[in-house]
Amino acid sequence: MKRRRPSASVAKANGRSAAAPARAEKLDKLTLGQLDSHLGYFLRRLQIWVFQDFIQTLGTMKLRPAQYSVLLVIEANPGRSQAAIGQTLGIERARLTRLLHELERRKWISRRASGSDARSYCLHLTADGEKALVRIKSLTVQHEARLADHVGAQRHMQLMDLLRDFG
Amino acid sequence: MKRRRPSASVAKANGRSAAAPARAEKLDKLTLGQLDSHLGYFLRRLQIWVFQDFIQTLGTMKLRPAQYSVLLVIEANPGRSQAAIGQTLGIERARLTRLLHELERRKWISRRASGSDARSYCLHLTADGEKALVRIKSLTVQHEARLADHVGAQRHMQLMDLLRDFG
DNA sequence: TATTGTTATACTCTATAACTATA
DNA sequence: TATAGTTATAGAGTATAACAATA
Repeated sequence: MKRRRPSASVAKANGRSAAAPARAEKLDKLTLGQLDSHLGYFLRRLQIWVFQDFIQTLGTMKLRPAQYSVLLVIEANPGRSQAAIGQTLGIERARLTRLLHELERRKWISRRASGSDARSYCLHLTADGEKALVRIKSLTVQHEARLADHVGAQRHMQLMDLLRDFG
Repeated sequence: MKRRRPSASVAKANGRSAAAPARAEKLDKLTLGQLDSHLGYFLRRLQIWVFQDFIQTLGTMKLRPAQYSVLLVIEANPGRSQAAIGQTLGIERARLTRLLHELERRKWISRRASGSDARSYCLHLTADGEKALVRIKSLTVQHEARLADHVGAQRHMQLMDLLRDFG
């Protein structure tokens, strides 16, 4: 595979003084421009940090944030349907099916046929699932502590208060 | 394709009173359990709202949040390299290559060979790109206003103050 | 007709790795 | 050796649509 060069020809104006050393470019902090007027950008930036730390902290359990959220909601609402879980967490049906199959494969949840609606399943944690969740929670506590440390304990509290009221 | 039934057999215990009507299940709000002790979950929830509104608001321009952020950083830092842009926004090299090729295909940016380093390009907005950015910005202003309305003007301001200091 | 869950497809994003051209 | 950019692949997440079984 040949490296593709763009059609542009001029190789002169590079917008940097010839006196500046080349390696300065790497160290320079670029400005964000109008990006710093967007709350969404800052949310996104912190959220990426959170996911990366979560995935790293839960590395030994190989658990993704979405899987964790499903386990917690099943724990808090045993016996509910996939539709109810998905709606609560905003996870789309098709995606939830695959996610639950993975959790079932690992023997952490069970899916029993519902007595009242033959179309749906009742979701429960298994004994294995509850045991795993103990370990998982001890790791997520560490994660949350690192997050509080990252943003500062006070800011962590303020953000919790500000953000808790949305759904 | 046959619908696959799980091996579980018991169809009795569904954890819901037999007296309760079936459609109540859909209307019930499930509890989040310990999920409500995780700042990351609330960040994620609001961030999903932001992305969805952004993509919808920018629908006529077919512009994704990541593409928008790149346009703004190029505008604020004309002539810089892909490496510098990518590092500023935390976008990985390989991903940025494809993203920039798409922006170049739409004639919104130009990639000129650098005079000082033959390996790198200097990124600039084109005249078309600047024109498009005017329209784009008027849409993102609407988006930001909707976001402020969604979370409340005061909370919007507080969140901006709390989150702006991270990178 | 509508809903529950399944399968499939497509696109975005993230994470790697291998590669070229150059420093 | 290291860096800039390209290409490829794989997995996760998101958004659809079509389908079978049931309500």
